[in-house]
Amino acid sequence: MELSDRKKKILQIVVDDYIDTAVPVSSKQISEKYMQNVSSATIRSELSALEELGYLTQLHTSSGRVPSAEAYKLYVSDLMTKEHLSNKELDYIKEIFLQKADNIENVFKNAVKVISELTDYTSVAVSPSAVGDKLKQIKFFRFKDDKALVIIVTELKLLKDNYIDIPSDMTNEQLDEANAFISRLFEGKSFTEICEMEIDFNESFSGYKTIFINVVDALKTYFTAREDTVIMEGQDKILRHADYLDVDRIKEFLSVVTSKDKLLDVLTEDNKELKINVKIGSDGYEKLPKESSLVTATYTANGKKIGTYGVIGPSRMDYQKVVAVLENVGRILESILVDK
Amino acid sequence: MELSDRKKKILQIVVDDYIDTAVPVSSKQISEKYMQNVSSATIRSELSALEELGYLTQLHTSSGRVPSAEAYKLYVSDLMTKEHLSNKELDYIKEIFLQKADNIENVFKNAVKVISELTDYTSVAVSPSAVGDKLKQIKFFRFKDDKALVIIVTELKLLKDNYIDIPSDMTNEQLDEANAFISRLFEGKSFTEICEMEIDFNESFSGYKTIFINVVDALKTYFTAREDTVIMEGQDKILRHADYLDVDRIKEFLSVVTSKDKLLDVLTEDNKELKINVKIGSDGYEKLPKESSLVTATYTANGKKIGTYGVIGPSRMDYQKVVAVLENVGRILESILVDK
DNA sequence: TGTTAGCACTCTAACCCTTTAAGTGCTAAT
DNA sequence: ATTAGCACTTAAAGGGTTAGAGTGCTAACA
Repeated sequence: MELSDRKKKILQIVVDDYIDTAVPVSSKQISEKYMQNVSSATIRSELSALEELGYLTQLHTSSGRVPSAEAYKLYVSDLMTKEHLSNKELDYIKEIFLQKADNIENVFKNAVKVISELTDYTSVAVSPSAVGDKLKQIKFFRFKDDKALVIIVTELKLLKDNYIDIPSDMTNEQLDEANAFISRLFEGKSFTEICEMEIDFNESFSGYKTIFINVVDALKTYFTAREDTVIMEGQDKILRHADYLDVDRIKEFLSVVTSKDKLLDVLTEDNKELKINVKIGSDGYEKLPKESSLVTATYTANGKKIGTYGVIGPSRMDYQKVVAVLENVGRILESILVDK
Repeated sequence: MELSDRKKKILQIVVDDYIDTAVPVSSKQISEKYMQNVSSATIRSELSALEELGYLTQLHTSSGRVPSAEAYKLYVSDLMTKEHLSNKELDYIKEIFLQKADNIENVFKNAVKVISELTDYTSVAVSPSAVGDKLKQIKFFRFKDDKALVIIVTELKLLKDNYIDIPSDMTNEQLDEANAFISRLFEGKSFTEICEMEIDFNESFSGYKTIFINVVDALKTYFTAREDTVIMEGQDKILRHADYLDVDRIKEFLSVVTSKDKLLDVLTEDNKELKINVKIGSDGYEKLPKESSLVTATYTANGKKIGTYGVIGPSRMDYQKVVAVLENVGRILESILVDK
């Protein structure tokens, strides 16, 4: 059911005011501060209707109205006015992103830092499992008699190095040959494809079998590492916000935020391909802390999901600022990651 | 001034009981639970004396006694009985340390994990600035036409890799020559020595000047990186303890724990070469959160400080368990780091 | 001289009661 | 459809009382 314009306006006012003041919004407030041409009684009946529709709640019978999870979602997708960042903020973003970022992980580290600083909320990012990512280049460097460094570069410009054991009687030429052999086999393939490959080690290549297994092992640890894929900054920022006044709420929040698994769980959930996605922890949705929101954006390239990044904080969050920051960071990410 | 045996015993009882129950300890408690042969009145006068000496405080006139920072320090160094870990705990330690640990940083990561799990407190470790550490091996690998990978190995087995730009018209032979040249110059030297070196680029080596500068740059970022040298686990563990019931205390705690700089500040302070060091945040010592303790051990090799590791938590901490865990981990670290 | 029983004193925490102020829902008039 | 008016609800703040725990002090005792 579509809301009347006036209902929309009133809902927007309630959300705006509540985000700003953290105080439940009363009919009197609205009529005096924002809608002088209408009496508080009228507002009252509208509020009552909005409550009926599930957009507003009351803490107790004689308190003002507070937005529901539904209201916040509608607010972000429909109601709120878009904010523009100041030049100072834009400059700050550029400055941070100028810092060295060899690989995608560092790029996301910068993103997370910027987002957390500018929004004052905890910021998280996740590079999705690289399983579908394709191998672009693989190179061995002999390091000791029996150790070689394997450098892996993938299509998504992810990069990882790993040490493998090699037979110490192998000559450098043989190592190069093995490198060439494995490159031919693996390059352009995804990890799952590589795992499924049936290699026929004919006589001339049989010496590479050990090395081959070691390389596949290295790839395995790399591709399946869920670890280290969550990047975060500003866990303590949560405490700056009046919404987390009691210890249990902080406890709940930190237990989610400090657990990589729980975070990955929420962050990698289907994102409906929306540009900006809002999830709200409430009685219906238990994965997030209660009364907490996760606002994320997803970065895709060639139709592939590359990463998700965003902020987690109180539901009563400055969505205008958050969305503005995420959009700007998204634009910068685009320019960086496409160039490379 | 030396305490009488009975005072020591009473002080130990107070600390033990308070750590266990979190309730201020009364004279009646002591005489009934621990010293049936003495009346509460006698205990009362002893407590009074211990308070006079600065070991005990009262929250208000009609409350029992609570240990002071001084009392905790004395408790750890003198009073407490040593605890032994269970076989299960010892096995757990061994299990974790079997995990792959290429470099000292990963070893410390394992240490921190074990400590946090077994003690249930936040655990931190810091690898001290590598400035005095000496270069053992340096090796270049050409990666692209104009990029080389530089692998640095130091005496303390620290290891780092870094990409540097090289002239694209350089042949592989020239790169190897440059590698040999720079190795001869740098190996066995500390970073400060390297920085002070005046290199005479005579004709035959003049082509290596750019590469030389790039390598020194790489070393610089490596050696001076204060970043990433703090390792931590279990920030949220603090919330499991009854001592952090109000939001301001949590705020204070997290603001220290989430700030690398603040942590480094306390962790790298002079440690008096004690095996186990206890620092307590109280009115006199502001670097730590109030009523919080930092218990650390230092690992040294060849007389050099290699790393500090320990736990941070409430002053009312289970020191027996913490010290036992730290000592055991210390022993394991020894065996691992010496072997390598 | 050290120890103990007895007792007055202090302080907190819990409980209850009252008052105040804010905000709502409903009704009847416009 | 809107509004003024009013009864009703509720949280929050303040005040007063009581119960209980623990101390410090004193005087008696071994």
